[in-house]
Amino acid sequence: MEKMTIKDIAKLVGVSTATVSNYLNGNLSKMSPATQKKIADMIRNTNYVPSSVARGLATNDSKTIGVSVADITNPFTSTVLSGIYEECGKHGYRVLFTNASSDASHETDNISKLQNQQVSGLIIDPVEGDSPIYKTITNRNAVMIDRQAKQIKVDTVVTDNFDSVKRFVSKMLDEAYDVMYYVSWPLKNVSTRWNRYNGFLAATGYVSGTHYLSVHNTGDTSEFLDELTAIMKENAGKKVGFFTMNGRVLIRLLAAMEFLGLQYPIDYGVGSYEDLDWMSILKPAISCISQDSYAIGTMSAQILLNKLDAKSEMEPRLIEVPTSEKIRGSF
Amino acid sequence: MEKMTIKDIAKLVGVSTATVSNYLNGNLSKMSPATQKKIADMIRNTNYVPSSVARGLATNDSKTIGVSVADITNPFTSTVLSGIYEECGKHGYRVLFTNASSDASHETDNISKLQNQQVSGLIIDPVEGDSPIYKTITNRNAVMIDRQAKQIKVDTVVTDNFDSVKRFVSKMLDEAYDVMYYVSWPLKNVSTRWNRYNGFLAATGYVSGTHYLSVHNTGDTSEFLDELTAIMKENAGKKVGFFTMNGRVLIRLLAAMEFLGLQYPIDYGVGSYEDLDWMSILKPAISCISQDSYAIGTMSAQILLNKLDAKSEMEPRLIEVPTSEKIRGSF
DNA sequence: CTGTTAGCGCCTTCAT
DNA sequence: ATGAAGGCGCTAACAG
Repeated sequence: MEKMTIKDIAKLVGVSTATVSNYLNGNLSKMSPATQKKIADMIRNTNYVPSSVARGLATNDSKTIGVSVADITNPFTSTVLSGIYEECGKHGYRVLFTNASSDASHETDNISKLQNQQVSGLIIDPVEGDSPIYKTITNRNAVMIDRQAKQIKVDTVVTDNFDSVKRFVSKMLDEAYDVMYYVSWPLKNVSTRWNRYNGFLAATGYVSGTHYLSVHNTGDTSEFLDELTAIMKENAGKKVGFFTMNGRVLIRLLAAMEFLGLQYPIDYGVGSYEDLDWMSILKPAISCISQDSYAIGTMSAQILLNKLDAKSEMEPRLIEVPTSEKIRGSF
Repeated sequence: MEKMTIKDIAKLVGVSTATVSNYLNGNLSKMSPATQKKIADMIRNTNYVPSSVARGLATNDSKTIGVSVADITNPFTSTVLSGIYEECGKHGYRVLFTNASSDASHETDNISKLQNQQVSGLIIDPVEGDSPIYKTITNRNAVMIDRQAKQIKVDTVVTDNFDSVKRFVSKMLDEAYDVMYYVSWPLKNVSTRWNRYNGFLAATGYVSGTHYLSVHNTGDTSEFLDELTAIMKENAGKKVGFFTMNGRVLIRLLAAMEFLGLQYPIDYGVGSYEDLDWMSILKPAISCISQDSYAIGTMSAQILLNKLDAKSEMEPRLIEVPTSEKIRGSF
C-alpha cells in the first residue's frame, strides 16, 4: 500500500482535489451527500491520512504547540506536561517538547528554536524569573506557567502561592511555634520562591530577608548545615518550625536534620509546599500544601488554544489555581 | 522584519534560490567562497531561518523523533525523556511528545498518530508487553525501551534487570534472611516485571509463581494488606525480606507495613529496584538498585539516530544498560 | 455543487 | 560555479 495523497483519492473517487480537501476540512456543505460518502469510503479503504506537513505549509499553521520546561525531571513539571499533552490532544494539536535542564541559556536556545519552527503556540515553564528571550514572546500565541512577572505581558498560570502559604504557616503558628524559618532554593528572581516566601512573611510578620535559609540543588551542603546548626543553637529551648518551598528542598532539610541528630516533630516541626507520594510514608507523615499540577497543565493549554482560535487580542491575565492542604503529623 | 524566505535571500544576494539552498545544506563545493560569504552575511543580517515545514515537505523528512511514553509522571520515564531530548537536540532532531497515561488504547492512538505524522523515527516506552500496534513498527526507524519481547523485532534498550536483581537479592540472602518475597505491580506481560522476578527466583531458588506479591497502582489495598498479614503470620519467628520492583511499589509496601505496625529492618527487611531521592532520607535509608535512566534515554536516541542515517538494515539488537547498587540500611 | 489554478518554502535534477 | 524549473501534498480563491 503506497503512500496515498489527496490527488490519488481525488482520482480514485473521480472528483477534484479541491473537493477532497473540502471534505477533509469539514466543508461538507460544498458537496453532495453522494460524493461525501464516496470520498469517506475511499479514504477508509485506502487508509489515507493527509500529510500534516503539507497542510502546515499550505496553511502556515502546524497545529503544534511548543513546550519549554525548566526541568522535566521535576515531578511537578512532568505532571504539568501530562496535563498539557492531554488538553492539546483533545483539540488536535501535537506537542513539541523541549527541556532546559534548569539551564537558562539552554532554555533561550530551546525557545528560539521553537519560535523558528512555526509552532502554533508556546507554553513556557521558565527557568528563572526573567530572561531576554521572554521579551520575544507575545501574548497572542503563548502562555507562561508558574512565573509571575511584575508586569504580566503574557497569560500566566500559577498556583496559589502567597495565600496558601500564608494560611498554612499560620496554621503552624497556631501550634505554638516560637519561631519559624523558610527554606528554599536560592530565591534569585524566581517568583514562585518569592511568593511563597512573602506568604510566609505575611503569616509570621517577619521582615523580608530574615528567617530565610537557602540550599543549593547541587554540590555540598556544609554551608547549609552550618546555618542550620546556628539556628538550632540560637533557638535552644524554643519550639522552632520550618517551611520548605518544595519536596526536594524538604529532602535536603530532612537529610541535614538527620545528620545533626534532630527529629521532627520533637526537636523541630516541618511543613512543605508540594505533595509527593513519599511524603505520606515518612514517620510522621509530612503535612503539606498540595498543588494541582495536572490542572495547571490543562488550564494553560486550554487558555492557549482558546486564544489561538479566538484570534482576538485580549489583555494578559493571571490565572491562579487553588491548592489544598494535607495536614498530617509533621508539626 | 518580515518573515524571510529563501527567495528573499537569493534576491538580496543576487543569486538563485538553488545556490542558497545548496549553501544551507552544506554543499559549499558548489559555489565560490565569495558567494558563500555573501550568503552567510545576508542570512545573519536578516535573521533568516529556513522553514522546517517546507523543508520537511520537500525532503519528506521532518527531522522529528516521535516519542511515546507509558507514563511521563513516572520518575524513571521523565529522566529517560530528558536523555532522549538532549541526544536528539545534539543531532538536530526535534522531539514530538506523546504520553499514554498507562492506558494501552491511548498508546495505540498515540503511536499511530505519530506514524501518520511523518516522524523520522520512533522511540517507544511501552505500556505493556504486547500490543497489536507494536507489530506496525519497524526496526528501520524505531527503538523500544524497557520492553523485551520474546523475539526482538526492534532494537531495544533495557536495564540490566535479571542479573542485577539476582545479585542484589543474593546479597540480601547473605544477611541470613529465612524467606524472601518479591513485590510488584501485577506481572501481566510486562517484561521488566518478569525479568526482575526471574532474577529474584534465580537468587532464591523458589519456583515461579510463589513468593510473589502484587499491589495495584490504584484503588484499595485491603487485599494486599491481607496477603501481607498472612505472610507475616505464616513466617512468624523467621527473618523475612522483601524486594520491591520499583519505588512506587516500595511506597505501597512501606505504607502497608506501617499500617500493620511493623518496622524494618527489625520486623522485616527491604530492598528495591530504582533509586529515588527520597529513599536516602528514610530511616534507615533504603538499599536499592540504581538504574541509569538518563543513559537509557540517550542510548536509545543514539541508536535510533544512527540507523536513521546509516540507512543499512541491521538486525535488531538488545542493549542492556548496567546498574549499580546502593547498599544502605534497610536490610 | 465541483473543478482550475495558483501558491506555501524549499529541494533537486538538468542545463548553462 | 550558478540558474531555471518542476515538484513535495495540500489549501483557497475564483470560476463555472
